Amino acid sequence: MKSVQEQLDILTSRVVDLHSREELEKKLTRSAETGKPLRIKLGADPSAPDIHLGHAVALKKLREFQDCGHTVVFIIGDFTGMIGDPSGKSKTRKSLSREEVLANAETYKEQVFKILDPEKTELRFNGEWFHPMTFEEVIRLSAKVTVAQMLQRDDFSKRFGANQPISLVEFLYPLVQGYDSVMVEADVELGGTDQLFNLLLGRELQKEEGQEPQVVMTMPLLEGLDGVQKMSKSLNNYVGISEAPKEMFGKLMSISDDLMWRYFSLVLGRTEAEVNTIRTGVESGELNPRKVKDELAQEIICQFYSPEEAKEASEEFTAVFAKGALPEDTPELHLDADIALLDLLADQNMVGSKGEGRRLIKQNAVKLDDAAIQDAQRILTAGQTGILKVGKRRFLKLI
RNA sequence: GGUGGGGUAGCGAAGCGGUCAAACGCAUCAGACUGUAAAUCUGACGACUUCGGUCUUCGAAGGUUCGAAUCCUUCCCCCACCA
Repeated sequence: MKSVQEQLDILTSRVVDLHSREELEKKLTRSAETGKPLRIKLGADPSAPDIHLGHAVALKKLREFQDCGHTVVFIIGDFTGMIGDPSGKSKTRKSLSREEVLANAETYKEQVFKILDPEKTELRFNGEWFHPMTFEEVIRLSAKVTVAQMLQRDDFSKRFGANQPISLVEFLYPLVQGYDSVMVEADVELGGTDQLFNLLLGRELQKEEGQEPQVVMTMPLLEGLDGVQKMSKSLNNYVGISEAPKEMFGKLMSISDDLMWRYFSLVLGRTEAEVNTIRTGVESGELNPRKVKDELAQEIICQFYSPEEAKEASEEFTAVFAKGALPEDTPELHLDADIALLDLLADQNMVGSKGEGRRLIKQNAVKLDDAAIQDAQRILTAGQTGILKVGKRRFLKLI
């Protein structure tokens, strides 16, 4: 068992907001005295079952809590997920059926327990307390917050100021989330920095209910592969934690050199000093940035897979992209009859349309055995063998 | 209920009778280059095509016109403001 001081040091590293250190210390001290673990809450929206490295930042922190002996309460927002998106504009947040929510919850578990310790995790669905709720209770809950309070939230006030729509349901979401904290009697709640307002509202509601307010901690938001916007599924700039090692490796290699440092710090939990050492090495030319990024990618993969698999991913990447070898899982096909190249490409989904195929041929992107094909009308004869390549990443082996 | 502003390709956003398959930005894809699926530069980016074109798109349906994303009518949807 770690001392309270040790716990504090570990648990507060990398956090952005902490409300408050004193309260956390008090809770940790009491927990140490009574032997009763703290309850650390994290909520998840069940509409996006792909957990990615951005989520992993907070999950890692939760794991640290578990390693200090505390209990994680992982809440799946099945209730909110079934209501769906407030504005109705976003297709990514359509309302989900009971079955979909349950299926997503399953995939959540699978992924989350790559990081969390299942023994120390309590999994809850918020439908448990929201489904039986009456409208009267909803109104009572809403009565606890004013519009002015809601408008304190940064994105609300910005949108309001810019005459942008804000749905009433959006106002309800923070309440829903805060009420979760009441129901599970959370001691600490974790979230991204964008969650600060919602987390703080949980404190208010707990106080109203006579509970000791939760400690609020926010973690930095990880930038996605584009290096600008936060990692999210809807922006398609994410690395999912259940993606194949090869995929992960490729995606991680595509981050910019500048972004690399963020990943060292947030995903691997490296200290600032450690990151600076590597960074200085690269800047002075002592370390090869490609190599450093390769190691970063491998190490991240190791968090979810074995070191051997990580190494394999790295080797294949080098082979395919640096030396032009074939990936291991290249699809194979035997031509039984003559076929127009364009038809083949379209049939095999190597191009989105024949028009695209024509364009790619024009751009010298289609190669048979490394020789660019110039003729868009090219007919491949039955039994033709060789490696058909479209761009750098699409392969077909003709056998 | 009233007033005003909108609905355009994956997204954002121009266009407001012909030269519009529709500017521009982002995203995406390709080529060159390289240290990589970084960066940079170049190009492409509705579908089909015998590369001459053909066809389907600008919320929906009708209409005016030689010609409509652009004008008219009706309808559907969204937003802000004032009540």
